[in-house]
This record gives sequence, C-alpha cells and structure tokens, in this order.
Amino acid sequence: MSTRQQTGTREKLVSAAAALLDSGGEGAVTLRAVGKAVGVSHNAPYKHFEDRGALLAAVAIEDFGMLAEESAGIRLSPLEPTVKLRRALGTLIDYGREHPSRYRLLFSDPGIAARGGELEEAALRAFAGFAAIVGECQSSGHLPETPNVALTGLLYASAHGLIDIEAGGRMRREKGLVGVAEGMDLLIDLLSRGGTTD
Amino acid sequence: MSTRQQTGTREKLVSAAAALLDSGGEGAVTLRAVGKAVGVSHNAPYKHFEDRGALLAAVAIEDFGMLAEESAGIRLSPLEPTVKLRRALGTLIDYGREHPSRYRLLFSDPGIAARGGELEEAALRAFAGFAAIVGECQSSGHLPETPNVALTGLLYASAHGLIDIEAGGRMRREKGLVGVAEGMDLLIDLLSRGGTTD
DNA sequence: CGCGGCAGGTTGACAATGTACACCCGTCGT
DNA sequence: ACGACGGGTGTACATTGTCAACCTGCCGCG
Repeated sequence: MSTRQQTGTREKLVSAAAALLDSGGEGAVTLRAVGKAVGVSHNAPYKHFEDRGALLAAVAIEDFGMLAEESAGIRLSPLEPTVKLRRALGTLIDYGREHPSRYRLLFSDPGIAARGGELEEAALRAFAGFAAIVGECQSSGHLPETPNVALTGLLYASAHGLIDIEAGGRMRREKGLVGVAEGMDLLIDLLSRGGTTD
Repeated sequence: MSTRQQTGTREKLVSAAAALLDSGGEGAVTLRAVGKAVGVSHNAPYKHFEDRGALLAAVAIEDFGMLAEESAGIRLSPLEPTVKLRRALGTLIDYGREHPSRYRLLFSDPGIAARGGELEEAALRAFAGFAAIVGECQSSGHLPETPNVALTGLLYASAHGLIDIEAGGRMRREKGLVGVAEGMDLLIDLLSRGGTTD
C-alpha cells in the first residue's frame, strides 16, 4: 500500500492522458493537450517520460494493474468457476466498452506492444490471473482438458476479437452480427458442451 | 470487366501506400512518401482522394476485394466443408502474417471503420463469403446448429483476435502462448466436438 | 479553327505536433 | 555557503496533413 498520491505531476499527467484517450481517442493525446490539462508546459512531460509513447505506456501499465487486481479479486471470491470466468470476461468487456481507446492501447497497439519491460510484466500478470480462473474451470470439469495456456489463449483471443471488433465500430446490430457478451456466452456454452468428453 | 489498369496515377498511389504500409507500418504512409514513391508531388494524392484516410481506405477496399475473391474460390471448390473452413481461415491468417499493418488497417483501425460506403460494402462481401462456408459446415453437421451469423461472427472474431494479437507482437512463443493456426484448429476441434448434440 | 473548362499536377504556405536544447529556480546534502 | 540536480519554462525545428493559387495539356463545342 503506497506508490500512490504523492501529489506528483507525473500521476496527473497519466490521468490526463487517460482522460484524453477516453474523450478523443489516441490522436487527442498530444503532449500539449496533456500539459495544458495538468497546468504545465508542453515540455514538462519529458521530465517524466522518455517520449509520448512512454506516457501512453504508463497509462497502459496502470490499467493492466487494475485489470489484474479485478481478476485476482474474482478468482479469490467464492463463486462457481464458470461464473468466475464469465465475470472475468465481463469486466474485460465492460472495460472495452467504457474505454475503447484505452482498451485498444492495452491490447491492440503495436507501438505499445513493442515497448517491453514493465509494461510486459503488467500484461503478463493480468493474463496470469485470467489463466488461473480458466484453470479452475478445467479442474472442475466445466471446460475441456486442453492444455491451459492454449485454452486460455484461445478464450482471451476470442474475447479480444469480439471486443476489438465492437470497439472498432464494426459489429453493428443492423448487420445481424452478434454482440460481445452474447458471443462470449455462446463460446463458453459451446466449449463446455464438448468438455467432459475426453 | 474493366475499372482496371488505365495507367492511372491513382492505382500507383494505392500500391505505393500498400507497400509503405508493409514496409514501415501505418506511420510510414505519409502523403509525401507516397507521392515520392510514385514520382509526383506531395499534393497530388488530393486529386484522387479526399484525404489521407481515403487513400488508406482505398488500400483496404482493394484488399477486402482480394480476400472476398479468395473466399469465393474456396467456397466453389470441391473440398470438404471443414477443409474449406480451415483453408478460408488459413488465407486470412496468412494475409495477417504477411501484411500485419494492412491486416490491422482492414480489421482493426477505428479511423477506417468509421468511413462507411464502398469500404463497408467490400468488408461485408468478404464476410458474407466466409459466412457461406460456415453455413456449409453447419449443414453438413460439422459445426453446431447455432444461428449462422452468430457462429460466423464468433469464428471470425476469434480468428481476428488471434491474428491481431500475433500481429501486435504479443503472443510470442516464449510466453507459452499458442500460435494462430493452432488456436484456430483447437477452436474448430472443440466446436465440432459438441456439434451434433442438439 | 479557336477556345473554355477541367482533370490532374505543381509550388507555397500554414498550423499542429513531437522532440531537442538552453536556461531557470528551489531544495538538499555536504 | 554552495553546487548539483529534479522539475519546470520558452524557443526552435523538422515533419506532416491540408488548403489555396496557379499551371497546363486535352477534349468537346461554337
């Protein structure tokens, strides 16, 4: 418990960047705008971040941490494994719906992905939490005995695909495409149906 | 048959943009660079496209058409339904591997998705071809009787997720994550196992 | 034939933006 | 007392999308 509120300009910068991301997309996150939002000059961010990408990466790290925490909370809760799984996927879906640009930053931005280090660790932590939940579903016989990483990756990728497509503006109802939540439910249903048959 | 090779600068611009996309990512597609590659001035593109986005959209439309054609070819071939499905997904996967930036442009770029019209039609045509193949698999009992759009959307989204994650640089072998092709195979296997049980 | 228009191209200018550099100030450790 | 250094500021610059004014060869029409 710490690493928090030391009045830091740095944290304000990260928050401002996240807010801009939400309101205007990645393009709206200009160093000048971020600076103005915090009340500093457009060059101040450079005292805290290597470059624009590092600022975005900081946003991503923070959000990955948040997602990992939620995931952990769900895992430790006394719910049925499949319920946990659906709930974990639900938080991801909600996050993607409420913060499409941030979602894309974390999960779909090549520029960010390249920037390893701390960010990569944060991402892996989040993934690991999810994997654990999938593992519980497998142990309890609700999901096939496929190797855990493979199945987790598949579920994660499917969720990502659905969310990403929706976030990208495709998958409108008019086209008859299925929604994100329905899509995941469908997938889980289909997977668990073939589950017990080894 | 026409609307083709009239020596047009326009087509050269599209090709150059596609090439730059391949070699240096979306960021490398500057109007100046495209112009230089074609041998015209940096403002020439404006005589053919509304703005930079329209140029990118043209690339996307062309590629969507190509993918739709491939899809149609596969559908009309005398293969087993599931083989067709795997092959159709395979072409998508290959396309994503060979042209990651272009793939993202078509399937994962919010700026492009917003630009409806001709592009949307092209995308829907490609999707329809894929849906038809999925339909064949369902009729032949190889895939569950779930409503076609839903299942198609799910398969398409899963493939997209896997490809997108790989294209983004995540999903490295070292992390133990499954590869794109293996992921799709796994999904199809799991789905078809529960299929006949309605 | 002459000529007006127009598609397609050119140059120049502009504002926004990421980034580099030089400078400035207040707080500490010594 | 003081020097270094974290955190800030302002200026400057190259790159880029976009706009506007201008040019130019071709084509249809009088």
